[in-house]
Amino acid sequence: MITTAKRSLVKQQKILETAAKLFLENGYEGVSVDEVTRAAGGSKTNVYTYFGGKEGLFIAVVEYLIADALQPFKALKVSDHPPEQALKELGRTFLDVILGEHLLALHRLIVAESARFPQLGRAWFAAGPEYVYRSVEAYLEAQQRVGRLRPGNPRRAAALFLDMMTFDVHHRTLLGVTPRPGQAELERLIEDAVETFLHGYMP
Amino acid sequence: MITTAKRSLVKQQKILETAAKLFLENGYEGVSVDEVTRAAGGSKTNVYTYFGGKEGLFIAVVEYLIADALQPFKALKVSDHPPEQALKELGRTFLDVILGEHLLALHRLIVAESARFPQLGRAWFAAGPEYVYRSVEAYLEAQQRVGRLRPGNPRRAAALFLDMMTFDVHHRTLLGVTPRPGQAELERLIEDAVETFLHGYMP
DNA sequence: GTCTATAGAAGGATAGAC
DNA sequence: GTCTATCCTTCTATAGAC
Repeated sequence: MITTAKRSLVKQQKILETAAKLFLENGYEGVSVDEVTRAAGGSKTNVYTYFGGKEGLFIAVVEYLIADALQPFKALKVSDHPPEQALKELGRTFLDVILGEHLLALHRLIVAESARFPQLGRAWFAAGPEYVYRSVEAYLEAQQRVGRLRPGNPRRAAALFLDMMTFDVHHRTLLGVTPRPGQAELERLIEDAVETFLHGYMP
Repeated sequence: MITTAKRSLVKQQKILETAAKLFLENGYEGVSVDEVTRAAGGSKTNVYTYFGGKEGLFIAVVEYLIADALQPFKALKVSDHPPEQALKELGRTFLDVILGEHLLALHRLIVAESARFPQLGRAWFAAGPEYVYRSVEAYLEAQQRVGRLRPGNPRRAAALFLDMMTFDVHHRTLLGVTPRPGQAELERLIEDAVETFLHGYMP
């Protein structure tokens, strides 16, 4: 037997996932509530009772996408290996995640709507970049304590390292200037970043 | 005497500037042709005869904004000073430009619409980041030739330097996560980036 | 009998195109 | 300035679960 409560939850989830796909493809203004209900089944009334309207639906969708899309970061463990190896491992995982089509589309959506919905920009930053910065910071600090890296502000060092590895390639791919680079090119980029960083931070 | 051709040019310019302001504030879908003509004066027909429609107007507006907004970069001369001084000077100018409210809004607009209008992403990248990378690359290469920096791919080095100085603060400010940092904080950031970079690239 | 989901139409406003 | 299309939202009415 299917209870009402259960059906309602399933329906909410269905709406959320359908709307997510549409918003990622067409942006906030590019999607109508009619489209969402047509694709998800059910009635428009659902959107209004569950989410309060289109804006509420959009916020729920993006928060859901953020939580979901950033799972790989949470799973990302910076190993105890020595700096060169650990940073390269980290670089591979990190670039692979943020250059994924799904995350690029989400990033585009959030940047586009961050003026209209400031809370989304903050939620994204806290769950994504900030979280990763902190993981790397913790690793660098530990390495500093053991004397394998020279002392200095570890938060800043983490940001410098990740940023120099990331910005150019992310920016290009996000804007469709060049296609996503192959593994070989990414590897060269990672090596250059690690080398430059370690030259600056070795004791 | 005011010729017809002249009046038409003036009107086109007026529409362009009015639409620019509105698009920057509200995004592509957030602006109606009615609004533009109401603010610019004249009739909606102008938009269709001069620009072919809303999409044509938008493309013309963004291309105009790109050409205009990037004047500071063209004027940006990397001096012949030794690396530490030259890079710091460059850092100050560069951060000051890209953290300006006008450029942040343009960047938001382009990222938002780069999926719908791919040519805008490419035009922006070529006129902006690519141009700056190349200026810094030329400077670094010259310094390498004189032996003040160690040899290596100067394009990659330029990107690493600019990116590590830029990404975090630009990202935060773009999304409204934190307000634009004051001069003192920027100065610390620049110093850290220059120091880290030079540790890696000094001979 | 009461509550909730569904289906779809109606209202009121605004869009882009010509 | 007109025209047609579409948008978000609300409302009515029916069916099913508790």
